[in-house]
Amino acid sequence: MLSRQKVLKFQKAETDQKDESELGPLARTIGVFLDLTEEEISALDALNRQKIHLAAQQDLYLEGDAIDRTYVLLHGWMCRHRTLEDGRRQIMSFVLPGDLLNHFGAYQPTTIHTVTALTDAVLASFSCHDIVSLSRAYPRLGAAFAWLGARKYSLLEEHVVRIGRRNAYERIAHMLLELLHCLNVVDDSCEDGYELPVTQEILGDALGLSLVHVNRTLRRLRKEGLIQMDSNRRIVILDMDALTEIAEFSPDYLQHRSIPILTEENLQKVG
Amino acid sequence: MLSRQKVLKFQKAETDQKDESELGPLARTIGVFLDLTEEEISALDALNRQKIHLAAQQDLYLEGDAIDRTYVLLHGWMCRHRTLEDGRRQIMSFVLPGDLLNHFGAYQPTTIHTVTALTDAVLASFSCHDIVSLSRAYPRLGAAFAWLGARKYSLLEEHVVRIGRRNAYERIAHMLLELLHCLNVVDDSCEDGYELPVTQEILGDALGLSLVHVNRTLRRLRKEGLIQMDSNRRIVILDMDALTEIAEFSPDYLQHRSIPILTEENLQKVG
DNA sequence: GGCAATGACACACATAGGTTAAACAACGGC
DNA sequence: GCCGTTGTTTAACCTATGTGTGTCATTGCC
Repeated sequence: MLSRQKVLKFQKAETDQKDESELGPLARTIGVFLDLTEEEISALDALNRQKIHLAAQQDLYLEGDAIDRTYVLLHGWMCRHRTLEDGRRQIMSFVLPGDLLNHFGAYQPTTIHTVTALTDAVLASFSCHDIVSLSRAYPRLGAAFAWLGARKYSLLEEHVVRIGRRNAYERIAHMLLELLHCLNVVDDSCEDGYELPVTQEILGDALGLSLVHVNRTLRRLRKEGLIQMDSNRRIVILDMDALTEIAEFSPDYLQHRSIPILTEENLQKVG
Repeated sequence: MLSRQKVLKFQKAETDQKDESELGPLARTIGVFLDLTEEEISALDALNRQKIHLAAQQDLYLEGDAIDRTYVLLHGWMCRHRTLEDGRRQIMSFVLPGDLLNHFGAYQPTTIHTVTALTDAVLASFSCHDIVSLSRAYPRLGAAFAWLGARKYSLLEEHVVRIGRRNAYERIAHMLLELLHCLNVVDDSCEDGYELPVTQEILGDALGLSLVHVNRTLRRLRKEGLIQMDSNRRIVILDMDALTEIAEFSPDYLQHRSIPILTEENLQKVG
């Protein structure tokens, strides 16, 4: 994982309970993987003017909405999901601070999923086309946006493997580890534990399992001394190695390293 | 679906058993959704020089390979997949003619899945960075590449819902319909049936099912008069409406319409 | 022609995970 | 303090799907 110090620094700037550090959230997230210039940072921060506050359970947009806005989650947790006619629901992904929503909005006339706040949430909102014009004006930012998209794609592919070919026990272990690794990038407070602000039903909807079976399986993980669940929905990983082994978790797909295209030689190639 | 005539025209150019029409495959695929200029077409065709021929079962690249090439499938079927240590395999997606492989390669140091030919296959290969430089030189092509990426993302999300929340019966129905709709874009010979060059085991690996259960479920679909399976692995949809209802299939996510960003007003906005 | 390999198909049986229901704890409103 | 609401936990039962095994048809090889 890249530049731990940098994350730490950003965190410190935030500890006084303000949602926004001096850096905007996008600049912060991208900044973990790429050293931004002053100019690039202020270009990103310009996206950060219009704020949205949502209460837990509220929807940001619905499946089928025609929207031309892209969002960055600043604070809280959300999820993207689709529901079948009979009520079966599938969560595509959890949305953590720093993540983009409707990233590809400029190319999609309507959304194909719903986005809902799991906790109280704060977002910044800007036009879909801002990403396109910003990318044109600042090629390195364009690469960063493309990289964010590629990373999301990898996450989704891993989700397919998780749901398609892992059993409940492995699925939950894998999901808990993925969330830990992702949170570690933006939030330094979780060395081996974190608050999972999610009911067991929601976890089931993400993993293609029923509430009851999630409960059964969490119980098993606890009984075997692999995890611990405090009150306040705090998850603590007690035996990281064993859990990683069970889940066959390898963090490569998270791409927590510097953005490849921005090495010296590639910048030359691209001109 | 857009410009049926255009697809027909391209098909005619191909019927003499040549893999390449006058238009390169990328220009052809993109051309279905966007009228390309002569200049754009020849820029795309420049990507089309280096050909690769693979026999069925051969791998194009393996999980973990560090490659800096992007590919277009010209002819045949392939699949992208990952295998767990104990042999359980999950296919992320089938790859049809016109699809890109390692689309985001410029942003990913190593691949996270394996790509294998299901039939004999022909591909064109070019540098990952060509997409970036081409996008910079031709903004409309940049939009087209981004649109292709967004579309792939939608397909993968639908795959998550399919595997996570549909049962075997619905899963297979849904997959068969998706393939029909996708093939219809590039190949006009399949009005309501197509050759599915795939064993039942492979279908199971795509849908998170066992071979035996795929077999059972196909039998049921046949017995109920919904589909027909000729020899030569040809699938015929006998009752499209019923199947669409069962699968709760709505083709919006396939985005078989013109590329949104390229409307007059958006082009102005983007400059 | 025989033989090995592959894939479709079928059956019996085992089990992971779904369903239903109910008790219980935590919390906020009043 | 009581009460409704929400989420967790557990138990009992059921079913969709996996596993193991075997047959049969087709194909290609020698």
